[in-house]
Amino acid sequence: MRGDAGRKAGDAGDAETARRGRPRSEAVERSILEAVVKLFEEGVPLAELSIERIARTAGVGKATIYRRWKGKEELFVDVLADIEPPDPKLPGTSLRDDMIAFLEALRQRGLAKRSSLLLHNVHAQMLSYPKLWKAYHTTVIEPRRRMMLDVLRRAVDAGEIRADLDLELVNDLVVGPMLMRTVVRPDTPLPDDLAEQIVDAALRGVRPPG
Amino acid sequence: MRGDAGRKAGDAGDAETARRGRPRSEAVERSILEAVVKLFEEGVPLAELSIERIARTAGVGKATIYRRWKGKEELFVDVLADIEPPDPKLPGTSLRDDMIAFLEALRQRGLAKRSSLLLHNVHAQMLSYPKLWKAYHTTVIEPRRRMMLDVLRRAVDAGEIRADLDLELVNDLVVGPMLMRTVVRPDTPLPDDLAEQIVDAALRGVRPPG
Amino acid sequence: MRGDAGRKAGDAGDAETARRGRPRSEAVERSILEAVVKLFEEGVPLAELSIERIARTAGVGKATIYRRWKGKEELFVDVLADIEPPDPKLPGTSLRDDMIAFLEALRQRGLAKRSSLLLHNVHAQMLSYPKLWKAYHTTVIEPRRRMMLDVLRRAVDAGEIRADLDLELVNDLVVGPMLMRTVVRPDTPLPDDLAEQIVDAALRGVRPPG
Amino acid sequence: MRGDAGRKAGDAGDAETARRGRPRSEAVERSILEAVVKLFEEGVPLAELSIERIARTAGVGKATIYRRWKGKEELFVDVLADIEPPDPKLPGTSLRDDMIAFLEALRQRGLAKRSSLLLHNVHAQMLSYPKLWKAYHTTVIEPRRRMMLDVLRRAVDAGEIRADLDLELVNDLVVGPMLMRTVVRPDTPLPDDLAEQIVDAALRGVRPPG
DNA sequence: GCCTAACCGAGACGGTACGTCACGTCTTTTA
DNA sequence: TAAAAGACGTGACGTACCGTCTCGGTTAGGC
Repeated sequence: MRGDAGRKAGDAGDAETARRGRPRSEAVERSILEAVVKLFEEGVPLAELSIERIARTAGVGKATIYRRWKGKEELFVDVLADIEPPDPKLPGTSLRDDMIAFLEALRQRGLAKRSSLLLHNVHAQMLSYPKLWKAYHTTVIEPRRRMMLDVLRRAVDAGEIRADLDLELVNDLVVGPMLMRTVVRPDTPLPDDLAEQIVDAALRGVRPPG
Repeated sequence: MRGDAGRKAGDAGDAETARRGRPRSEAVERSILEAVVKLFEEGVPLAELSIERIARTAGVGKATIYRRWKGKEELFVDVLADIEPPDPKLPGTSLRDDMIAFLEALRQRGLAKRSSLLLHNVHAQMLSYPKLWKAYHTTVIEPRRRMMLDVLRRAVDAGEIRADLDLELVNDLVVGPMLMRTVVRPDTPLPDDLAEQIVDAALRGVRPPG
Repeated sequence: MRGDAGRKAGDAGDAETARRGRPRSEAVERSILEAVVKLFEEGVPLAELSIERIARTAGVGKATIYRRWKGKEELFVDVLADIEPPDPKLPGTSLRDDMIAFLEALRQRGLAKRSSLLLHNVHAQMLSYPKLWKAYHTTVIEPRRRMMLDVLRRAVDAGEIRADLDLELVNDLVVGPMLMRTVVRPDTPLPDDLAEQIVDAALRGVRPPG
Repeated sequence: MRGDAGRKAGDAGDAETARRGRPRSEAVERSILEAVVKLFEEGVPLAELSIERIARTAGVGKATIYRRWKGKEELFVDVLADIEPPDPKLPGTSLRDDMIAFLEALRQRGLAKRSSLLLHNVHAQMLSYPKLWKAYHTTVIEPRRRMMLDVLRRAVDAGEIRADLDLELVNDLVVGPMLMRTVVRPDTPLPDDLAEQIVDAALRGVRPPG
């Protein structure tokens, strides 16, 4: 899970392989991650976050960072895990309730400075740091997409959704508008009932009921 | 429209104020912009595109670049204008046709390497280069959003859309899913009839007709 | 003569090949050399004289130093030329007078902090910096040895020196004792008439005149 | 005699104060000294001999070195004692014989790679490592100088040397030329009869006998 | 025959310097 | 006056040692 630049794979947690030498300080590790988060929340874009500055902020030598991570990218992957809010809890009472709860969680995250910045930055560096983007995909985007698809599948079984629809499409129809607001147009305010509005429009469609 | 770092406002195009000294070479200007586009299409992310390298590629002195633009950001804004495909032509035959034409244009752009890379990069650097993001908003996002809103307004008048809906929401409901595919999940292939699928789902809704 | 890391050989001083770009500042060059001499006279040994510190002292970027010299060694070779006192002037009135003048110049240098430190340091780094040692040999030791050998040759012709002696040996016999005092035992004070004492002892020999 | 960084003075060899805990391994001590000598003879200059490398070569932890010596300098002082050849044995048959034997010992050492390197290096680092220089002075230079002065004093008593000469000067007159050859001009070959040549020239002087 | 202090290897730790590169500004010659 | 060339001070890059500091694990007395 960690970058662990200098570690042999599988060493960690191996009760039998007594680790030699002075063990790495967890306090130091925490202070590095916290330094990144701190600078991050002060608005320094990932691309301008130099290892040198992180080390200075954390009160740590550069080598101590490179001992743990091969570079910025791998460090950021671990920062990601630290920052990302937990999966939303869905009530399970109905398709509509679950969808709204899901979108509401997205909206909250869009409102939270930390997560919002993170999302933007990760997105931003997707080309420079493909591993970071992949990690974000794996640990954040995919699990939630699967969560949503589960909800949709159950809804199809319950007859709440037309059986002829591609569920991926349904997912995008609901999540896409929320991303338009939080990512593409982050400058416009998000109404309190945005999740409700989106879900209802997606469920009913925009055609008049004739 | 240009960055024109060193020019006094109003100088350009003033026929009476005979400009003194050697005039700026347009060929040089073009070769700079083309160098950026070239490097860009070779996959160099904006963040790693150094002025030094641009100058080298264009066969130009660094000062010549700084004379025209204050920095990378302003240069990129001009590159934007060079690259961006023209506004899509909408048939105007029906709401559904217009929407599909609009989304299809988005999809084409997502498939085009140049535009896709540009979108990703611009989006990516929105934090580092706020002016670039703003320019992208002003020259690309907003005009098309307005174009779409016009379509929707006419559709409301024609009774093709429920009158109680926020048109911004309707716009997001249609455009959002396309962005999910082109920006958030750029790795999955885009089906040929994606625009149609999205539009139909958005029009009818995902509920069973009962 | 200079290290000139980035220059093609023969470029310098070529009146026809007009050098392009901003020329290297002589003031900067001087301030670097002076910074080295300054730190040097403060007692910092060559081995501990970091490029970083030289740059800091000279108020200059590291790259500016590396642009001119490939490393510390080549820089020090140039410092050498700056510091080294000029060749001693020999009166030419007699063998004894010339020898005394020569040794007196050595003694003066041994008393001069700057030259003494330099000699010790150059000597000191002879193994780490072979080029420096070679340069010292070429520009300082050899010319003076040749100067002394000329004196001796003329003395042989004039019958002032036994014709059966190896002149190198005679040279060492005169210069060696002075080096013992200035280099090997730098802690003992040097009497004012040291040069005279040495020359007379070398001329007459230490045996009683029987 | 040892550096013994962590020991209280007077502890060593105190038969009554039984030292508690695991005693220091002599094998480790030897392997450290041998590692230094080995690297040394491979031509690594003292200045570039890092503690880290010595530890690696000796198969020893860095702390084990620092436990015994305060730093490189004190370690090298001990290495000195290991390496230095024993005092030359003088025949005592005549002034000339003793001088020649003394110089011949110097010449042999100049030819021996190990001692020659050591001399150069110790001399070299005299400024960076004053203690090392002092130790070299105390344990090597001074005893031999005293040995030589004893020889000279006896020679004065026996009427073999002019009584009006400063014996230090006579010493330098004989030793200086040998040092010129072994230290200042180490690149020129040393003739077999160099000691003889020097002594004879010093005894007789370079003036023609007339 | 334990107890315990000191040793041992390994290696983490905060630093400093290395030599390279790009930044954005500047100063030259040439056109 | 613009253009290319490239020098300039600045500061980050990733690596290597510095000397200090923990670790787990020996290795000897002293009880």
